[in-house]
Amino acid sequence: MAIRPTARTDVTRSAVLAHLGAHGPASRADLARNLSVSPALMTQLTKDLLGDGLIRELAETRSQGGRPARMLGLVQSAGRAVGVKVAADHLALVEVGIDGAVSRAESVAFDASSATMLSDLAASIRAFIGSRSATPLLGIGVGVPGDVDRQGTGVVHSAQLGWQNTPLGDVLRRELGLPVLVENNVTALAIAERLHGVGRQHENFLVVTIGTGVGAAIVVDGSVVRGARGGAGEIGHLPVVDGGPRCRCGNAGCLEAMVGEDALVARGRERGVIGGADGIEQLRDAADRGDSAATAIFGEAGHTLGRALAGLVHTLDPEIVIVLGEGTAAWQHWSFGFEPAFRASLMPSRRGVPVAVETWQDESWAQGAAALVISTPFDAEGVAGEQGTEVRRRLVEQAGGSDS
Amino acid sequence: MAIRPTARTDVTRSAVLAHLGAHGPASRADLARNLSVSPALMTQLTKDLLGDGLIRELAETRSQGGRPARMLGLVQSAGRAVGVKVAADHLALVEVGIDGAVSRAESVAFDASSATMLSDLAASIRAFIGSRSATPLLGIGVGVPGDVDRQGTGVVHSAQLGWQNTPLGDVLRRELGLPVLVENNVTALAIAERLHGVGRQHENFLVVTIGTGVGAAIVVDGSVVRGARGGAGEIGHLPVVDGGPRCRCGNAGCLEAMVGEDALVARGRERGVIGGADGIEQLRDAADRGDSAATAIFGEAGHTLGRALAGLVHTLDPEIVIVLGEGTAAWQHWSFGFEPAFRASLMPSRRGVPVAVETWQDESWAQGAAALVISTPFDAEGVAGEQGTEVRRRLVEQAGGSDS
DNA sequence: TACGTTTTGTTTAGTCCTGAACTAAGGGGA
DNA sequence: TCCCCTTAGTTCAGGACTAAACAAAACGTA
Repeated sequence: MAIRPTARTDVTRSAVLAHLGAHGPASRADLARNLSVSPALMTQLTKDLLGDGLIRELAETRSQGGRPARMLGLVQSAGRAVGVKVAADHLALVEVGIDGAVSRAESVAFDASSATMLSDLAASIRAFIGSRSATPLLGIGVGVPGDVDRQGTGVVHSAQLGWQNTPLGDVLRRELGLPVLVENNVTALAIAERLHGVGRQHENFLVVTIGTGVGAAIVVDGSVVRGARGGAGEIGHLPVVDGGPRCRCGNAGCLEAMVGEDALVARGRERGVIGGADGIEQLRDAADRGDSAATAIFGEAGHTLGRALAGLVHTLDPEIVIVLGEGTAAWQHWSFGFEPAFRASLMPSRRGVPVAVETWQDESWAQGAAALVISTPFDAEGVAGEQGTEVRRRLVEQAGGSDS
Repeated sequence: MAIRPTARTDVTRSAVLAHLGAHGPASRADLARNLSVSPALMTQLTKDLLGDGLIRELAETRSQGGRPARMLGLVQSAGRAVGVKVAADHLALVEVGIDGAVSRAESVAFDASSATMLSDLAASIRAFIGSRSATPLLGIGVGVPGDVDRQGTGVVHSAQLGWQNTPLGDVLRRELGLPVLVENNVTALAIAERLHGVGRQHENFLVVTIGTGVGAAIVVDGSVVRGARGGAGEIGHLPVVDGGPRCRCGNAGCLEAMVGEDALVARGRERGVIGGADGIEQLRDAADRGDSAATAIFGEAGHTLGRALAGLVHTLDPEIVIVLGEGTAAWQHWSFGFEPAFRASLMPSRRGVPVAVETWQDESWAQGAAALVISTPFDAEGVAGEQGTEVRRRLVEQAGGSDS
């Protein structure tokens, strides 16, 4: 019988799983080095995990001058997670494997302002989960635009959804009977980047999203900054133009009011580039066709964003800035204004900071939310709290059952 | 004989000392709770520390319904530290006790651009240290305006001092034969605030300094954010006015170029408020007398600063903002413009963020630098690295010697 | 083919720390 | 007064983890 895992070992065991999930197969020696643990302990842990059927031995690698390493890999059927992106008018749902790869995706209508929205949401998730599969469902990650007090309890404040003090986490947990982790959507993306993306190679970076709103997540020393009340990264409301246009937050000249999708569309209509019924797609098409008024609108937005991000780079000194979001579809036009403004606004010693713009799919948001679940082992009893422990328990228990 | 401390226990023991130094006397139970350690371990640790003569038992407190607590306090003669503020034209030096209280202070001339500046600096520090006292000197903390790669090695880049890749830490260490911790001056202040000031009650806060330059330090989850290359908090070069006045960093419209001391003085001269030979004191005097042109200059600066800090609050969601620095002498005039701009630029949910403006003395900078030494036990083998271990070793060894 | 080198993985003795049970020392209510 | 309750502090068995020595399995060289 496997050793009864306590809270501490459980975390370390999960770290092994997370590492294998995030970085692919690795040898015991590699794992020990990367997780800053002694080889001796790794022998112990992997013995347990092999016994529990959570990992398996793969082929040996060719020797690099010494004994060849026996690689270890995740047993893919060990677990899966569901990620949900909540928007004002729809939900995006994905199911991911333990390695973060999407196995199923769906988009359904949703009315965030409905009186029954909480039960609607639960029903949509329940429908998506469907019948029990052989692979156990570890939990549900939910990404929302707004502040979340703590991942565990999941109380949400969101101007965009019109939610105040909504106990999203508790309700879903009760309705679904599964661990539920709620987080700000950009923060979730940052966790996903840290786990599966560019962020793997960096301890300090910024994730910036452009689209309807503008958001950021800050990663310092490998973990995401949440702030006092989970509200860090709200760069959409940075004041950038004194006396500028009014923002939906009530203030004037916010970054979002300058470079958000609505602002660009409004400017496009104002200047006659697109018609009154057209949206951001038409504006982008116009720019793609080479319409100079359209490219100017994106260029101006790039300029404003560039100056604002330069400020963030000064404030936080990141290794890299990652730009994501729906707005990146038109990045070629943004960059025209962004690059010169961004570089010129930086102190000479920071001009070299790379900006990575990643391709974007609609389900990326939901994939980020799913990463909340997959990543819980990382934060040792940290933000995810009780729900994180529960996710770990589910992962370990399903295996333990097949073994006793 | 006391148990031979290994690297791990040493850190925990030091954490006890640091807590007692920072928060005053406490019971074993309190210490265990605050340091997230079991009562059992605390019994063990305090036994050692009592044996080493580093702490002592104080009076009992009155019972709060149960057994009364035996309070423990630091033995004040256990150690002292020296803090140095390096400015372009002078040095400020202080000696502090293990509780952070200043016991001696001095200010000496210094030329940061001199060819012999490193040996001058070492000589000034050596003179200040003076003859050996009964209380062992744990180390030297040095605060500089600029980026510091790591506290331990102490390589400095500072535009203000005209230093590039200056190996300050290594040189001083060799010359003085003492542990030397070098850090950005605002970061050092933040550490001091966290240890002795308002920051004791907060895990997430901002420290902002106004004076010749404008700087900030960011505290997240109790520790100071340094960024990828130790350059976090450089808010002096936030771009705030597109196409604004040129800044000494080479860019245009930086915050520092708008609200730094030089900018205010220049504006005062421009508008005829003060004469060509007058400085910031005369401008402040004029404002104190009620000169409306002078108060307007400070008010405008307050307005600009308020908007910029609102942006920081959005980005980082701190519990409180602490304003420090020479510039606070005229805060009553700043606040006139600051308060409305700051509050109005915040999202409604953040309007309540308190701003604490603290009284300022010239030696505060140096006191902050000294806190680097006193605080080393806090960062478990973290930023201070080898030098931190050395400080701990000195603290423990002097006591161990009186015991064997 | 024998032998040192290098890297992987395991075993063993021992340290750090915790949880749980316990003692110590007070307060307050019947 | 006696008994229970609460809080402080200690003791002790046991688990997590490490360092160090060791075994295993390749490669390179003569």
